[in-house]
Amino acid sequence: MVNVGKRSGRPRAGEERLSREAILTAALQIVDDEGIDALTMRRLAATLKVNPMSLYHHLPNKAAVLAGLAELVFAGLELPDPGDTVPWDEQLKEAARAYRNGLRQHPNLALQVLSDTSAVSDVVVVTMEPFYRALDRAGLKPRQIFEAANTLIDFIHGFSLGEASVRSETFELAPDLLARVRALPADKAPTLTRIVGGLGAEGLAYDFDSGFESGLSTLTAGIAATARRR
Amino acid sequence: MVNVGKRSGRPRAGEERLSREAILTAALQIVDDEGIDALTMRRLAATLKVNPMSLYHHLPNKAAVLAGLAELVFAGLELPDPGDTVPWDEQLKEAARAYRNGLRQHPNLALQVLSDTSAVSDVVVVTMEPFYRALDRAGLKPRQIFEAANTLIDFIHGFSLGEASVRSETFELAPDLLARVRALPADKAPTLTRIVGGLGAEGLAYDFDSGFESGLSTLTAGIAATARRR
DNA sequence: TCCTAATCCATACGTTGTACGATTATGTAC
DNA sequence: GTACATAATCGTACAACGTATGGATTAGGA
Repeated sequence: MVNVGKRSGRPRAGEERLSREAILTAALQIVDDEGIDALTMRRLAATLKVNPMSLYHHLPNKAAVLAGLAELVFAGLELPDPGDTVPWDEQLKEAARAYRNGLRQHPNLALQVLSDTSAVSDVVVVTMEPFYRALDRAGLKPRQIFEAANTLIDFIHGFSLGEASVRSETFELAPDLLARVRALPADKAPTLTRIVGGLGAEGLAYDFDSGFESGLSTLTAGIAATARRR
Repeated sequence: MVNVGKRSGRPRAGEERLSREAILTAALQIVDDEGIDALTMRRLAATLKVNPMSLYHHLPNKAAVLAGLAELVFAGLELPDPGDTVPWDEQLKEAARAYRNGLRQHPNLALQVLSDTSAVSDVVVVTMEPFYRALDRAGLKPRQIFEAANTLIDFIHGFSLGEASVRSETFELAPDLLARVRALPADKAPTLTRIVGGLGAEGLAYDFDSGFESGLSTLTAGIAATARRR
């Protein structure tokens, strides 16, 4: 077919409209703005003003696009190391907070990031350095450092998953939980009923931030106990 | 069109080929055997020897099928309560182990289960009873019980997510991690390099079971510290 | 007996990922 | 310069997907 208006074929040098980076950046924009389901190859091509098939010269398929996005999120992580002037447990918490915050930047991608093992790259590995440094200062043995780091990261992943699955700042599940528990037959879960029921509405002013901090405190306390026991 | 051979129309009572349960059971089979991507409405209908559209009389759409599957997994959870004869921390660990094991029964569904908040039902709530009971025995205040339970469950979720993302029993990422860390420029992550490099091949004989136990110990130690401090 | 509603089926539509081939420019070898 | 392999883009096309619509059949309640 004859080429009318639009240019076709290979573009002149420096006029390439596409690149892996440009594609991934556009994809990230779409996902952040409209959710993961809005990301289709056609939609992506449209925002880049390009034919859908052109994308496949830079990325083999859609899975590669998603993996690339996960990689982008990790690359965007910045774990500021407060250095050895603060106690090790504060250093550890600071790294954990930064890691969580990085994951929160793109909530629509959380599921993808946390489950795509193919996104494990050098970036991810380097991300763990601050955790190891803090745990080393705590006086743990190498094996213990390895395990403690894994435990802490698993907690952050689980927490972030929950956080990403719920939309608002405050814990929507809590009121829901409260109502549900109160509706239960009393003998089905007596302790749960007593504890949660006794919390009251005010006690459930639970937000993600304080929940995360609580988890961090429990974990660092447990790690400190390990260090003491060595 | 004339009805040849096959029965059509409303079946006699008790002869229905379909039901919500039958559909979900078949769907679970497919997902367990061939993965979540193999589950399509057409495929599901085929295994039930039924027209695809018939499914929609029992479930409104595919999302409902997936949510139903998540529900099934939770319903299959059995958290045996060892009772108050064992120490509270062992009771807590036992509940956690059972919860993890339940999630492991259907690894292909892990992502769905852990991210589908709509699957939160009475079953899930009741599941938490053993956790609350153990934490209550530890002597925590209601609010502390609530937070400790959330932390523990977040850890299990994060752990299970990692476990489900990797296929084998042993931690495939570990050798991979080792190789990656060793290939790093020494100054990029000095502590990580020293610790992980110093672990050696034998030190990385890390399997999921011991990783999980290590996390449980750290968490119960941290919770015990909280209990002591109240 | 008639009516209603339940169950199932056939057809069809819009959307998706992407295979295939054509078109045009670039960079290299002669 | 000229020929040629390679790279980037576009146009067309296809199979598979979820599901909307509507009709056929028949059990069960009035």
